[in-house]
Amino acid sequence: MNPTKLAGIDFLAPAEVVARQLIGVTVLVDGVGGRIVETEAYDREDPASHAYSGPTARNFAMFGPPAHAYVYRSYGIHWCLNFVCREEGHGAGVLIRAIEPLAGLDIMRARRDAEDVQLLCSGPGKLCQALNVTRDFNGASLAAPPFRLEAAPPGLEVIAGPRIGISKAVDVPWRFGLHGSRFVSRPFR
DNA sequence: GTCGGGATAGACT
DNA sequence: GTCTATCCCGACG
Repeated sequence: MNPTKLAGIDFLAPAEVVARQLIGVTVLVDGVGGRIVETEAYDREDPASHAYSGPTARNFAMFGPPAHAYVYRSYGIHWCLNFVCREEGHGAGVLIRAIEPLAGLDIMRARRDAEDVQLLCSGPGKLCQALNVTRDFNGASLAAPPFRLEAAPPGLEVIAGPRIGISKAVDVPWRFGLHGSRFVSRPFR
């Protein structure tokens, strides 16, 4: 079994479509996690994307099957979690940037060494630390344990803006967030 | 083999 | 707002 549809989302769709639809989806890793409130889309023909110059040892998971994880090291310190989309071999993904913590709060507090719920998962590196996501998850299916995805409730208001921390294609509005959420990494404007 | 830069976070002025 | 720790890998050669 290798489903491309999870939590009501078709992961064969373009990254910017999947990124928008992921807002409000609940993601759990070993039962710990919460509701996605911020994402960014990265496509193959996108100078800001790791996939831009083709498959490499680092990004090969991005060219693997959709609805799988792509995990990479950032700045030598943090891990970042992406969901692969489009057909296998295309090389597109969605960076999960922030989560509203809902399940396993005490576990996340211990892993993050932080009390404030707003500081647990409000950034791509933070949420990986809180959910214990590391290189071990690179290429893993999102349809199988320890991952679990639950569909978003209907009618959420999603807002878009430019992506964060990149030096190319800085004006492409492929950052998406849940309107009014206090759990995003940085406010939208 | 070497070099340079990065989809960050946290501490600090 | 600025500074920077610190690791992996991609681009060269």
